[in-house]
Amino acid sequence: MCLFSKQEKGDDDTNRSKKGPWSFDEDEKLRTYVSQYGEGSWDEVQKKVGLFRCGKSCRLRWLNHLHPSLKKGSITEEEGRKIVELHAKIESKWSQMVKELPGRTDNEIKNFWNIRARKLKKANLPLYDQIIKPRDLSNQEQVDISQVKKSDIHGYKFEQLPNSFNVSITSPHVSNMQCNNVASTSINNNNTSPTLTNNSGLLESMFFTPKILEDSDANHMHSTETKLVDENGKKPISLEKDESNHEDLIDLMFGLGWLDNYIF
DNA sequence: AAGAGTCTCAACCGCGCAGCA
DNA sequence: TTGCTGCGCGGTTGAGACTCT
Repeated sequence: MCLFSKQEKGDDDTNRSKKGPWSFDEDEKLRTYVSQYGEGSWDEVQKKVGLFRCGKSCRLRWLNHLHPSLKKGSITEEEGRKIVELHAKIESKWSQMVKELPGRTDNEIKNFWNIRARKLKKANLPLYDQIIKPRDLSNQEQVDISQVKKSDIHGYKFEQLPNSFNVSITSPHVSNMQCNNVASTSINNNNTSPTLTNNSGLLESMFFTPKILEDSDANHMHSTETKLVDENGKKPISLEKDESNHEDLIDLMFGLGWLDNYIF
């Protein structure tokens, strides 16, 4: 156990198993132990190299921080995707997930998932989002919606297009993803042919599921505010449109070729 | 500028299992 | 069979960093 033993209780700190953050010297002692005696027998560390940490703590420190095969840096997009897939299959079997994610620890995976789950819960979003991968928008300077074939839009009916329809994707910060630019688009239908323009931008990939978080007052221009959030729930993707189903937006974007695919 | 609130992640805790005497 | 020890797993905590107001 990692608790102070009864006979140690009341002794000065040097006789106890220390707790809290590890110092550089402690890390060095643990490295020395492993290089000389190998991994395992963690309770021997205190005797062999004079490191006043319990065996459990030593094992954890070695496996989670000092092991040479560990990857540095935060979870990548690909790894995040893998974790979501694995969680959908095996739930919180972190140690099994480690086998699929070499260089990552169960603790890292668990933290990633817990943070993600908390954000999604806060945003009232499902744990297993659609993963939507937009295409490179950089070459699409302007699109006239009226020129888009109806059949391309997967059931979207043009006559349902709201009078005012704005989509703005602002600073879609998604950690560990290559979002080099900001994609910003707007769709307007001011009793003329609806046009769609987008600023130059490249949004490589992102996770989001549209979710209506708040309905504004019905008298307030009959509008419903729908907030989209990135996978981290950090940067909202704002959407203001009439009360038509938000899924229309996804259909529309898909039909316009902005989205490559949906992955479930 | 500063205090409050939120987020992140390293570390801890309790439990269960396997091996052994 | 029982008790002990070492180890591994998954859940939780809390200090420090960061962001917001």
